[in-house]
Amino acid sequence: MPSGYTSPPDRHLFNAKVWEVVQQIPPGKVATYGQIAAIVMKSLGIDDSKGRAYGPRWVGGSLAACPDSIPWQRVINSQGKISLRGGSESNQRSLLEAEGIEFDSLGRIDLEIYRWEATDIPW
DNA sequence: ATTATGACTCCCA
DNA sequence: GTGGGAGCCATAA
Repeated sequence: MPSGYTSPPDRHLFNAKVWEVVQQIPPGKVATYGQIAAIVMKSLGIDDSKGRAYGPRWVGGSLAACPDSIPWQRVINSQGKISLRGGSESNQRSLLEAEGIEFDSLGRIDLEIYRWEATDIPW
């Protein structure tokens, strides 16, 4: 059950694509929900005419149901912050710190330094 | 049937 | 730099 708005045209396919992309993020790097959404939607030919109303939330929904093999912790919001509901129920921050990613005093990751650039991937 | 609730981002004050 | 509102609808209760 997607925690977000609407569902993609093909939820199963969308999930698979999200996980495929997330799996490409190397340790020590992070990507934003919007970034993943843009890649996946473009790849699947989904028109994002409604602005960014859907995509990022769909990604969140996909990550909520992802297998353990997916490094979901490397996906954060556009502010460089972790956006889990409960927050304390997750060890996302610990996982990222274990990869060498540093958080500032406000609990944010510096995207200028750690953002993953998907330039080498032929989507 | 109706209500509450989202793993978000953008834009403007 | 921060903060609030809009966009927008599938599920669960």
